[in-house]
Amino acid sequence: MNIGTASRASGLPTKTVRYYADIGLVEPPARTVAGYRSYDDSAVRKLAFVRRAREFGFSIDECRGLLALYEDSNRSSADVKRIAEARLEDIERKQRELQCLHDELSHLVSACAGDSRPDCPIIDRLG
Amino acid sequence: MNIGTASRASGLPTKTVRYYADIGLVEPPARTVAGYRSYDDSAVRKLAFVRRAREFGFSIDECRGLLALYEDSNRSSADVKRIAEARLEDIERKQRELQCLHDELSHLVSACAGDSRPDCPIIDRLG
DNA sequence: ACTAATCCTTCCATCTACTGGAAAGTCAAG
DNA sequence: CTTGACTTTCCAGTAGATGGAAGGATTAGT
Repeated sequence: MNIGTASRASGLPTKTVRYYADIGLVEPPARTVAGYRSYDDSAVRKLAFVRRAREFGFSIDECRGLLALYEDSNRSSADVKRIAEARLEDIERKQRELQCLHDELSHLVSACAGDSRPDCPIIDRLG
Repeated sequence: MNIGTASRASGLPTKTVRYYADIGLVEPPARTVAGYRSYDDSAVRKLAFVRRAREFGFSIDECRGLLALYEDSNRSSADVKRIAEARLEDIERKQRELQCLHDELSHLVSACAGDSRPDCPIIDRLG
């Protein structure tokens, strides 16, 4: 299967599929005589796996680890859980940061008259 | 004042101060004969303003707009409020996304035994 | 006056995770 | 046999810095 077909089957843009091949994340199992990347079902499954992992916000490096575990039938679920927990902590940290930002910024926005006068608590807070 | 002093006074790394000068965000008002960037209090205030705006998550382009308003004593607070409200919507959108991710991922993590066996709902969900 | 330490300069490379585009080769259909 | 869709590689660019090298400037101490 050529890259376009693999792209549609995996839900990733061709550019991204090619990029993943370049960085050695998901390599096509073969090339045609003309040099076309040739994907099989297994490779497409890996691509889709990576797509979903990326949607969960896992980094490319984490995807590499998860993919290795996905491929390893002797994996221990503890290894997977560790990666997911680290990601969950990232998410929670980011959530706390955003909450702080949100609270402070929404406070400023509601305190700002939003009229034609120059007085502005938002600018005051930043300046 | 040299870049190192301006850096300490503004709370930004020298690399970043130089970078902001390069991209024309906050330019030093002068150069010494030796070519050293020379900052004054006003420039330092702008640097610190940008630092705080960046901490709020405003993009460099938004900072450019905010800085122009900061400098403009004839601004209308409505202009500032508009930028801040757009940023607030970004934050809220991001919060919703993160909440979805968090819910699903924490659900998977708690469903994963985390032992030496290969069975793993996290991998199952991605595969 | 000399020297070492610290500061400053520019330029180039690197990071993440792609994305866009150009020039050129390949393949299937009509 | 040509047209159009597909593919290839390579280069450049995105945001927002950050790291480092090579070399000039300045300052403190002797």
